[in-house]
Amino acid sequence: MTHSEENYIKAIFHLGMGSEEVISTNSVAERMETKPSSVTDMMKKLSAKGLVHYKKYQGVSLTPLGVKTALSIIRKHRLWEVFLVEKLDFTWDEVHEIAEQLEHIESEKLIDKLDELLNFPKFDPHGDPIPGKNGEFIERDNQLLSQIPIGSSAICVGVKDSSAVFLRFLDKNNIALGNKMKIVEKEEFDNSLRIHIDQRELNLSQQIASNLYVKMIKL
Amino acid sequence: MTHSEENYIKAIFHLGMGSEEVISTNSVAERMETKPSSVTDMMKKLSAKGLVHYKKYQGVSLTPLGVKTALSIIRKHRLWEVFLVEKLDFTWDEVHEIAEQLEHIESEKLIDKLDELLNFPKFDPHGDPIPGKNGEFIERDNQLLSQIPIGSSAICVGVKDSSAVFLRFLDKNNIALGNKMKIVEKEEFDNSLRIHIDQRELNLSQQIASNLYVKMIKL
DNA sequence: TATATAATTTAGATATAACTAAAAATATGT
DNA sequence: ACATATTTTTAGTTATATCTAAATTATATA
Repeated sequence: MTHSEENYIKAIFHLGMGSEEVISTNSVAERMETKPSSVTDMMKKLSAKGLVHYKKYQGVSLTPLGVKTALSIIRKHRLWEVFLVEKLDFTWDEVHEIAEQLEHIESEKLIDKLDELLNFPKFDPHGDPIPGKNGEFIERDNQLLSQIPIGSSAICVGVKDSSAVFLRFLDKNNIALGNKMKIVEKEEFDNSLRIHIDQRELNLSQQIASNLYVKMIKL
Repeated sequence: MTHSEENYIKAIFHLGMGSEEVISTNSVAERMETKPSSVTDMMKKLSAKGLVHYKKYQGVSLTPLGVKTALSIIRKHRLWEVFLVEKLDFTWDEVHEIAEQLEHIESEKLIDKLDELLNFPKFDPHGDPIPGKNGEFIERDNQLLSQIPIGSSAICVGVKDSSAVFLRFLDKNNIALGNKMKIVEKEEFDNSLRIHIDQRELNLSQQIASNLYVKMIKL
């Protein structure tokens, strides 16, 4: 498989949220930052290889083989991210671009050994689950901070937006995965939240709150 | 730079033994396992980029920029090899192919951090010197076992042929880098050597002996 | 030195992965 | 239901990196 083919498979997987959902040509083009005509060409090729179901004008979906392929690429991407952070002291906002390159390295043994070196991590530095060797993976509690009732406590488990800008915003405000927080108040006017975190009070806009995954806890 | 361009630069560097020596189109083609016509095309491109000096029918040589580029790729290749052996328990005959892929990953920071993780190694698992960040590197004593006088002792410091077959032969015979050996006798008939290594006596053909780099030692 | 041989380059072709512009199919609104 | 808008595909083009076959240049030999 070429790098380009792998990137398309990954895009379709993410757009379909991991299922075998049907995806439009345009949405793939948008995500890949290419033109729809390029997507059409690639879909024909991937279809010939048995990785996607493709019917002219009807959109694409991954075949079971396509899903398996996507999971293998995502496994590699996320393990490399853990490696970069845990072993090479990269910060979570620096790892994506490098992992985009490393995920295409071909060697099953390399990935299994890396997994072992890292102690078989279940989540990457952004809290995203790492698929196992056979495609199995733990679903994260996908509750957003913005959906949690006022007064409750929660622990930060992931980010929905993993862009460097957002991650650096979180760093600046000392919000990291594993942090506990309590929702003190919700502002009616703009849906912003007042939260209590590490003995501080913090105001988070609705936009921030709807990009942070949390897990509710009882005190 | 594309992977292909990088591979050509590396080939020219190795054929010229690291200097700015002039290399023929055919020898590059042979090493790259491509046709001479493909080499000609690539030489034009590399020349346009200032990486090689190229005159039609006259052969190619690396420019100083080309040498710098080659050293950077070789640095990456060899550091990744050390990583695979030291951190992931690969054997020295397994690392080349994977390092061929990893050497094309683009990130200066990644390589510097890797260097640090590995404790700034000076040699790769085959005994080849690792160029530093600025291209400087320690020349290895390039004496072959076959060139050492009878009766002298030497320590094994590298391999000239680093093919998996040769490396596995060495493993089978418990010959590793760092091993001390004494040349007991040279057979006139076929130039094979009788050596003493770890309380054993071993016979090595001329072919083997001329692919092992050693450093003479006084006892 | 002329000629044969070997090395190298050119010209033209193929495959991948993109693109643009135009055509075709599908979806939408009144 | 029809016209319009949107989406998607097709056809034809470009750039990279390869190839084969033919032409050209260099070299080696008689």
